[in-house]
Amino acid sequence: MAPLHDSASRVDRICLVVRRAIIERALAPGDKLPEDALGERFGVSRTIARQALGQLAGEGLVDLRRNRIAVVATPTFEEARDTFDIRVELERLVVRHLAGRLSADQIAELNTHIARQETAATGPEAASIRLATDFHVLLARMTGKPILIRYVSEVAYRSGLSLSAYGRPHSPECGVAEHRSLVDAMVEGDRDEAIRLMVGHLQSVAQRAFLPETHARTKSLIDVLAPYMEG
Amino acid sequence: MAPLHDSASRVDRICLVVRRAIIERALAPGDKLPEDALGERFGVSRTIARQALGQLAGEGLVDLRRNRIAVVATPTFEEARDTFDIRVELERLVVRHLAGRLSADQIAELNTHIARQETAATGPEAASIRLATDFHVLLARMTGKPILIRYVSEVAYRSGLSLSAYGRPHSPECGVAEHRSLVDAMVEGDRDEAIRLMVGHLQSVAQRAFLPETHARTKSLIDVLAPYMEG
DNA sequence: TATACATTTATCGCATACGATCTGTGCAGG
DNA sequence: CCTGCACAGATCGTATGCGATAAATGTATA
Repeated sequence: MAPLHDSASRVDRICLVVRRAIIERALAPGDKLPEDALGERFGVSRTIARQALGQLAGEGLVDLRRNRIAVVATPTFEEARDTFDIRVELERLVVRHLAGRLSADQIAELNTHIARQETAATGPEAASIRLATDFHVLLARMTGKPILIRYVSEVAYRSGLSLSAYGRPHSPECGVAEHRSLVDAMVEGDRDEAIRLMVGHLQSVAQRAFLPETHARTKSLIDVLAPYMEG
Repeated sequence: MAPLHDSASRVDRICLVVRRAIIERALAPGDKLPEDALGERFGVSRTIARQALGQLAGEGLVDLRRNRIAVVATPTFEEARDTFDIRVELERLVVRHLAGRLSADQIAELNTHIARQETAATGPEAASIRLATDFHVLLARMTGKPILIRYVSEVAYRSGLSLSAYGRPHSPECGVAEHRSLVDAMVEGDRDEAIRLMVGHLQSVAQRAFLPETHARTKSLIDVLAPYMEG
């Protein structure tokens, strides 16, 4: 009787929550994720927490080192750049497949999402960031291609983590306007233009985040504290 | 003192072996992988075997269904096609990055690999298939980009699985000749030509495998046995 | 003979327990 | 006062056990 395990096992629930916490920047790179604490927090044993951490590590969101507490991954600057390179190619595939083939329902769903994004733009930062990421995942889902969905989601989350490490405070990054014009182009069936917009969109996100030398969290604690040590 | 766990934990060792068995077609799609059996085979407990299966499932090589024995994944025909589409884009990135930048050591390593492949072409099928896949993984590794390496490896193994499901018996698929001319173009620094060769190579592999309607292993046991039941 | 049902057996899901390893703190020595 | 070692606490790695679930087998009935 007791649904001891909701169909989508508890492992997935933990992964979901942690992933979301990471892209919303509630968890920052380097933050610790002890198995005991996680398990207790979710009312499960270490076994389950451990599995979740393993899965997240597979997605590159968590670093697992032997006999050490798991931590939120800290992508290197190069990894962040590479992730975006891959992301561009994958999302190009998404747009190539969707342009001119969106059903009425899908168009409606996209518009709804964008509307929510606009609303959230004035609200708390977390929701805004999450919706921006979800837009890309939503697009991927619409291809109906499981493998593409998985990879796009993964690089999207990884990108969020990279932005958390190196990006600026999130000026409505992933501008809603760019999302809207992208959808418009896809609805029009202008495939080349849609691809161009998507690539441009992603590159501008990456550039806004990476070009200015905000190698912020790469610095060691000493470097961070240096400015305060002159008093 | 006893190195109870070789640095690369036993989980990884199991994954390695199973992956290899899959691309070498010693394990076919649908083959069962019970936790007990795996664990006993490797001298570890179910816990470890279970973790390995989880990881392999994450890579798409294994299907995991609740309370059911894990099985080698059976990609659908569409998934197989999609995998190749993604693979083309990823390996295009690899070539784009490597063309004209290969070190002498790397060139030597590639030539050595190709030589081994030529030798193996006359030997058992398994070794030939494995080396063909490893060539692509080797290229990816040379980029030094961890994320690219991971994704290329994954789609390469997945492709191997797809070929196992839908491909023909493996006429030196992934022709060694194509590998060699690809390396030549990269050494020459002719980036566009190298990319063209890689894309062509992958597409020809996919075509040789998928175009002819050899939906072989999709048939049920009954269908497979039908031809023998007329005696 | 074929179908539906009950029983058995194999296998998984998860928690727990014990041993191993690391991290940090206090104490002794330089 | 600083450095190095030793001990204690925290955390992880793995095996094992018990309950739950599904597949496999056998049996009764139409």
